[in-house]
Amino acid sequence: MHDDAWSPPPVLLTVDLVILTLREGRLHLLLVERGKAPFRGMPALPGGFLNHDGEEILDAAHRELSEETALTSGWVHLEQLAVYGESGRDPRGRVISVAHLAIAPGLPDPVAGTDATDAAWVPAEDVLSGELELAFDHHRIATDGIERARDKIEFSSLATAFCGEEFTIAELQQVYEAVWGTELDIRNFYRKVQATKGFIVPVGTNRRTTGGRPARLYRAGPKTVLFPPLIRPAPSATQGNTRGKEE
Amino acid sequence: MHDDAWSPPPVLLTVDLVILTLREGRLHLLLVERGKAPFRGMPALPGGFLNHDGEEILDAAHRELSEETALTSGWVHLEQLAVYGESGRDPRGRVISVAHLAIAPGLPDPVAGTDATDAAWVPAEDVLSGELELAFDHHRIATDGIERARDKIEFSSLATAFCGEEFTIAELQQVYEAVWGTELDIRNFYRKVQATKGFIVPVGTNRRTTGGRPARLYRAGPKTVLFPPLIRPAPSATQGNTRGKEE
DNA sequence: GGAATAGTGTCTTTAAGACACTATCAA
DNA sequence: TTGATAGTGTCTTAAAGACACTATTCC
Repeated sequence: MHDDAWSPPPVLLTVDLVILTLREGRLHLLLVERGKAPFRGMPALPGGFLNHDGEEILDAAHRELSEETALTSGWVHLEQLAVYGESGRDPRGRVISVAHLAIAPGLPDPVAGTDATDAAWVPAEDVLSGELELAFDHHRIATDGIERARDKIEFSSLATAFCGEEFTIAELQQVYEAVWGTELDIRNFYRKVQATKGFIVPVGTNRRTTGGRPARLYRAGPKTVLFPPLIRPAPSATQGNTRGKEE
Repeated sequence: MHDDAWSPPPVLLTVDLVILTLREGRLHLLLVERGKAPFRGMPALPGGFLNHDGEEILDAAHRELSEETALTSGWVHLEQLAVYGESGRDPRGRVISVAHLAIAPGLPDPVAGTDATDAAWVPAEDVLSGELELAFDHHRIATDGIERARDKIEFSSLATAFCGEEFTIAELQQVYEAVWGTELDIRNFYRKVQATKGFIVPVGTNRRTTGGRPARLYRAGPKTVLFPPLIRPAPSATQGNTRGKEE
């Protein structure tokens, strides 16, 4: 099929990050302003090339994450999202991006990183709506990352990654509401999360009193797969049972 | 951070395929015997390097798929699975594999492809059990692919990809039973798939009579997301509610 | 006592799980 | 009529959805 002189074409690998957090009860996404060509001056996902030939992809993702957020990686969830490798996606040549999804509790304001002249938290809605144009195919990547988070908190304990080490049930509910963009019934939510043994465990103490009854504190329990799941409500705009996309 | 002379380290990209099908009511996986070093003579997933610099990753996956299965790609489901890029995974250097999951209806016996001296359908169980040793990190990739299929047929109409264009409900049930490795109650299964409007649609005609009552034929409907989902039964070996992995 | 926030209880409805019989065809 | 396969109906149980009140704290 190939003659003997054939050798596989080399490509360049980047790691890009969809970093999600909650700020003021809304889902936010970390974007940087690109400091170099291509797309100089345009908002983009944090990320960059592998540092050296032996660097592991996941290590590179952690490195980029701490460069942008000055975050001790301890409390951050980080997982691979997907690969984006269309040949036209980067004008510098064949650049393959391994996108990652990171989820962290409310974070300090970001610090400018290596390739970024500026970094900022942006409401996810601004990206989803297309209002904010992103460099490369980062709009698509960000959308996929948010969608992954929306799906995953249904069946896993991932939502707790948006909270600090200790949190109240009301805070956890806010996570679901912000990520899904829906409102949930408080009473049903309490019933659900408490019925799922091992999802959250009470810590014993109560939260600082902000004027009302103090809230019980919980932390993430050992269970990472939720069964039965917390089902995401169908978007209420349309009628009846709207689950089930058409092809 | 880097001096001006720094440039990103190039890597090589391969595409590997977890190709699943049903044969004699059991889940099978296509493996090739490696014809070259490294791991010469050892079973491996079908796959190979990008052909040329401009080749799209998904196109490369389709190309490898048809090289190994002589399959018109029309009736095959093909999706990206994950990236495997640990620095030690390939002795030839830094080789990143973009793994794909392919699902196809009962296929003709495979033809030997470019890099393969031999290709064969192997029961998935032989791979999962670790009985069969695979080249590179292909055991891990195959396991992840099978797990993806097991998860995905719960919430999507993916199971129909294992069937031909027209199939009976009993055949669809066999898909679920083979992929999950469980038995399902016929009556509840009929109720579920028929209650989920748009999952399967009757074709009108009946299947060739093999001696009993002819079965109604169906084809895949327009709905790709199943709600409510077909829940995978908990493995019966252990007690009670065994859903929910511990960390 | 009033304002503020936390936490719960019940009824209805939907769907899962368990279980056994009837229907249609060919020989 | 028998053998073979296809197809269904009912009761019980689990969990989702809707809905409004009680509890604890601070002032």
